[in-house]
Amino acid sequence: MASNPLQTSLLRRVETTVEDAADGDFVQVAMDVPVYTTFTYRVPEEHRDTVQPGVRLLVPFRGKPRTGIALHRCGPPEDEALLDKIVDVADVLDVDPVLTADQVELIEWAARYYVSPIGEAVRLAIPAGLRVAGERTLELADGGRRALTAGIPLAPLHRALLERLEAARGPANTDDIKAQLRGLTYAAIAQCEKAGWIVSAYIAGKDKIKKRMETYIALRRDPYVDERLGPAQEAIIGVLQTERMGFEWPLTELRDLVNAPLNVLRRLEARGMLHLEEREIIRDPFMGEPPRQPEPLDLTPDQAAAVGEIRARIDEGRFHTFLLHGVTGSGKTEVYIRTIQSALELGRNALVLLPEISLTPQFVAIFRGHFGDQVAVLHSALTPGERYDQWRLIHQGKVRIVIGARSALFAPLRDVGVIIVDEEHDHSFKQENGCRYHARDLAQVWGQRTQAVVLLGSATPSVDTYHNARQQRIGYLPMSTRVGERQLPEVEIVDMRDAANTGGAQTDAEDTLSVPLQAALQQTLSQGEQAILFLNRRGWSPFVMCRDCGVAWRCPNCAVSLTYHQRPRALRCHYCDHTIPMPQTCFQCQSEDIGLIGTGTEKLEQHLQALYPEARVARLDRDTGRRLHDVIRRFRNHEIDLLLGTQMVTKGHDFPNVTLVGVIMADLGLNLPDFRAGERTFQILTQVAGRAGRGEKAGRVLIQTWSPWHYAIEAAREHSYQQFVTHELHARREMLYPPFASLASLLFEAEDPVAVERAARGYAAIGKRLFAQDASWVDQVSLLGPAQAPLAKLRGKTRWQLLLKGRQRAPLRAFLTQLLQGAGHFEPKAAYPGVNIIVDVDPQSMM
DNA sequence: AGCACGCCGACT
DNA sequence: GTCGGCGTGCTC
Repeated sequence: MASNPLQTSLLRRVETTVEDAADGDFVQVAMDVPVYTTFTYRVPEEHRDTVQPGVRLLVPFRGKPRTGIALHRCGPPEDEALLDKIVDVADVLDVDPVLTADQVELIEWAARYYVSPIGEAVRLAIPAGLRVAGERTLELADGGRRALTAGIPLAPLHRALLERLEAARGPANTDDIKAQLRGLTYAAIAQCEKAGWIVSAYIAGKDKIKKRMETYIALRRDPYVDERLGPAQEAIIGVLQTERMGFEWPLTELRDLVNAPLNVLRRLEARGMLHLEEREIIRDPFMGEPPRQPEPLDLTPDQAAAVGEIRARIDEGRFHTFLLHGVTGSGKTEVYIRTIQSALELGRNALVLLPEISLTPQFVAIFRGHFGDQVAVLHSALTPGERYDQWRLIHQGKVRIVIGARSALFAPLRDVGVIIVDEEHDHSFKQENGCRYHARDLAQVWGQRTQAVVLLGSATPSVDTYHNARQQRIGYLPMSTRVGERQLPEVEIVDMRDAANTGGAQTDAEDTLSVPLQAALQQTLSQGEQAILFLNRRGWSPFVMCRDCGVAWRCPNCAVSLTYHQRPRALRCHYCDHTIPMPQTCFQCQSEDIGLIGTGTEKLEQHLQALYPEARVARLDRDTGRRLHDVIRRFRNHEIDLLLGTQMVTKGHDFPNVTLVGVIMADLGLNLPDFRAGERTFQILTQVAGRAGRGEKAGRVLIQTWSPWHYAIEAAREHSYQQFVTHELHARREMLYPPFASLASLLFEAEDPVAVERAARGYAAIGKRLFAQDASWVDQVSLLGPAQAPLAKLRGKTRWQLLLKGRQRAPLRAFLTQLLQGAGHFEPKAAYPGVNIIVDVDPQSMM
């Protein structure tokens, strides 16, 4: 064991002193631990050429070998005590860095801006398969076996490694091999892997991600007439002869037809009859959706103008951001495709970010129709193996277009010439845990660094982005007409306060569907057309109450009421999933009269099916589970007439036969304690309305509401983004909210309510002290709270909140930094042990 | 995050 | 007498 290089290096303390250490003799390393600091190691002479930004390093950390990411070379630290602790980098794990130097900069920027531990930010960019080298196994590949037998000249160290692995006859632990082979480095291992001689796998806890390999078998010659073959050999040759000479059979397919043990195949190969080759196969990440063949089409004048302006900027090859503001159905996707083509023609690559990509495999299919195998995808629905494969395709430069959810921004794509953020207003671009970055905002930081054109597309731009366009900080490209001269659907408001609309009905099942909406549904169905109904509330009833004593069932872990679900029959918390069986009697007064109050999608589904027994009804929400894509596909094929659901039905789908959209309760989002409530409502109403009339026939939209006077609803009726944004910007300016102010939120949570409140008050006190020390803060920053968070309890944890607000971003950030430093936030020892403190810069949700 | 060091209850 | 509970402190 003493010969293990790592063990040796652990013993080797740095003897260099500050005086004779040169700049660059040390390296800052990001470790996967939740601390804000980087760790410094000395770079031994033999690695001076290979330690560069973005390579993985093996370093002694808490007495054990751990992987870290090299950020920057640096000189010796000022602190003598620290210098005493510094040890050598044990080994360099990569020849090609896993992150480009630019990516390292982006990650550091994000960690600093969003006040996140550097390791949290790094982990955004590195797939699980590369993250941990706690244990790594090596195995001889066919290429290596051939290199040995063919007598290819090999470096002695490489030859020794291959021979060791051959002797091992299977996967061998890397550390064991290194202990046996003096002088073997990870760099040498990486070279052998690159040459295809060996394959490696990382074991990170229970996860084990490997390349998927397949052996291909080709017939090189037919057996000679007098050649003797065993029965197994004969059977194999017989099957292989059914295809032309040289056809490469995947072993798994061959084995479907004939028993083909590997040693029999090997013997035939040795006799020159077969050729065996082991190659990697890429796991298919496209959910079985085939590429959609592009149809030639003419651009609308709006599209042509947008494409022209974008192309001019791409030709310049400099950073520039555009807002592509196109109404629903205006053909933004076509503009994206032309934009990407322009970038590719100049030899540059393209990044496409979209929300909830797993819901829209069709979008990817369109891009694959245009760009074929040059497309990679990255999103959360990929299995770790698929993600690993896609990541490597990008890293090796084998694809030129990456389509993905927000995390795809960190894809290792080189020379990005264009970054497209589709549905830029969507809130899923904001990460709500760990490093809380906003992919749309970071896309602009990335575009600046890579000199790319950033294209933000939406029918309902976020108020912040629109404001930037109006201030001419970014370009503005409007597209106000639909393709094919289609009209935007007519939107009607159904005032639910009016008894004529509800038919005077009393029970909530009845007044869920107004008289006008029922008439419209009847008409749509009888004409053989399709309808979408939107109700942003899962389950059967959102509220369960005893009709005798009035007590309501609440979640024991969260400050919310439980929702009754019919399937399975139970009460469930929509925040923590806590579930209890449907009670038979009241837990307080034993009454059996338990009321299910209000309507969710489950109840609406049943109600619709009862009203229209002939219609094929389907529901789309989070409870639809794995059948999701099936439901979408069947609706597209018109095997379903009526689709109802939550947010999911509003997202970017293109269903040409939908002529009616109904919104059941437009008011649901309006009264949330969030200054963006109006913006969200306008966006969601406009988006769902946009699902109507995308085909030949005109569309119609009915919005049921109790607040017909609300500006967000009025503007949605008029299809008037202008009307909405004028009102909204005015209100934001009055109330000093973004885009006229910057925000940062501090959330305190812990099981112990007393400790949480103490922490929140402690941080607030630091803030007040800052105001007292320097009066100039008072004009620049305001501190709201501490107060209980809108969700005062979640998953058993009490939550308190502090909100910082400032007219200008810079002083707000300065104040935030001082506040956090004053509270000892960055210290390794927590000032408020047990209390989790979440910093959210530019929060998108006030909950 | 892990993992070690550190002071107080039920066991051979 | 000890084995072990998880509270807090730190990782170059």
